[in-house]
Amino acid sequence: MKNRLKILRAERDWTQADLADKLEVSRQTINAIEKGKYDPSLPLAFKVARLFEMPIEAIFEDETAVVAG
Amino acid sequence: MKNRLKILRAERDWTQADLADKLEVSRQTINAIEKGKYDPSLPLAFKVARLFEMPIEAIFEDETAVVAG
DNA sequence: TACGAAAGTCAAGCTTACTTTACTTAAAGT
DNA sequence: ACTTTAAGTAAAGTAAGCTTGACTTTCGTA
Repeated sequence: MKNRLKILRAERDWTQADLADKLEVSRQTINAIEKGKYDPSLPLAFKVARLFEMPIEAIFEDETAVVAG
Repeated sequence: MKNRLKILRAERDWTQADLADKLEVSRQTINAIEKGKYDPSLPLAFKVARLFEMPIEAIFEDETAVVAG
């Protein structure tokens, strides 16, 4: 799962620690998500979306294969 | 986190097992999510959204408090 | 009233998300 | 050179998401 956190952060001139504070998670969590080590939980993704005032899909991009109907 | 899975399922006349198959998760996982026992992971939420062809926010509703800027 | 299908639930186990603590690296200023 | 600030990384622990297997409950229908 790719994400635009680093870019959105840069646009606002926020550090990873700034973002972590606003989202109430650890700085390492932000770093890990930015570096693609793991995906955020759905609640955290919602929090991110609300903070940046855009839909989840505008921040996180899914890459998994499409399910056969 | 509330969700509309049960309703979306009913509209399509799918059982929990049907939905589980399409999403490639266990039937118990669908049941747990519908009953609010836990939230899906972000990748699973994306898969659900893609299956129902609607944004994540149209299926899952966040309830957590807004972060102080 | 017995049957079958769907839903609900529980326990044990594994993986992933997230924490704290701590150390290292990189960039920038003084 | 030294310091400071931000980013990167790692280990160990806890919590949350998900699995399998098995059992119970609910409900429509034969």
